[in-house]
Amino acid sequence: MPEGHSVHRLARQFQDVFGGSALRVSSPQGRFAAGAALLDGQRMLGATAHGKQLFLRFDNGMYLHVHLGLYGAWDFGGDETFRGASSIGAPRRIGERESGFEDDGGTYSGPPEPVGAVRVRLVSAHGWADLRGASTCAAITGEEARAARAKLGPDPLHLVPGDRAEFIARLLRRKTAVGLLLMDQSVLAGVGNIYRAEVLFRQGIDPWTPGNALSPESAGLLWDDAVAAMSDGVRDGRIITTPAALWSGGEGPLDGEAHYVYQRAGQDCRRCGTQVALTEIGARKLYWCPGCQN
DNA sequence: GATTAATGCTAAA
DNA sequence: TTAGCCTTAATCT
Repeated sequence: MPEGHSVHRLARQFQDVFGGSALRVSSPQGRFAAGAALLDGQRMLGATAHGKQLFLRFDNGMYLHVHLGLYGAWDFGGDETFRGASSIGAPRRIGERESGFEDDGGTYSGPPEPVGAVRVRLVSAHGWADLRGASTCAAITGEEARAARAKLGPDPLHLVPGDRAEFIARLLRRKTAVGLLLMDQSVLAGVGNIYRAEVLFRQGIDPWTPGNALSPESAGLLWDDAVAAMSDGVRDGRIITTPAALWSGGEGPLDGEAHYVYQRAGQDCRRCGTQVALTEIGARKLYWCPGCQN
């Protein structure tokens, strides 16, 4: 599942392959037929991510608003201008899928027959993108897009002056556990279950600490580390929070080496040897090291 | 072939 | 706080 870094990569990719192009918009699965009709034939002018939400802006002022949710994914294919466009989203993949670009030997002749439940298909003269499994997929107005973004907190992947202070303020005025607050998209947009666990570990913060018990300094460092970790994620196309010194692979971490605590319940903490703990809060699994985080 | 879990969120209870 | 949504890959029988 995509956390914010994946959606930012998607926005960049949409800009690269479709920016300025007129698109045929359809819904092979049928569930988005009415919305597709509102966008069909328009040029896609811009692609923006805010947290986990993706906004594609079209010529007529409408936006395609997509939230991948827990299982959504985009697949891309096309001619040489789509080379390097990887599929993004979908759970339990190690990073983004490498086979997204379907090389047909330089004779691209249109998109393939839709496979499975394709909610939206975008097609330009040079390639295509298929969306499936998204929890939100809607054609909305600019006003609605602004309203959707207004509900979100600051995004660590937007370098906006004041966002750091805004995050600190939003964190410190709540007595909810910081482990829950980091998943609250109105507090911090784009962090999901992996970054939640990993950034709290790296900062040595107990997930059960109430937001209003944190110091402004540690809240600021939490923001800074989210910026660092998620920027790495945008660069790598996968979430790696451990340093190279801990990897046995030459170019990157092997499976199971990319995280400090996420999905490592019962294993020894890489730093102090304490068994990594696991519980559920808010119907999501929370991993942490009771030795390092207190 | 059936079951389960998954980087998420909403709305109802 | 729980049920529901939505899809796929991995893990079972």
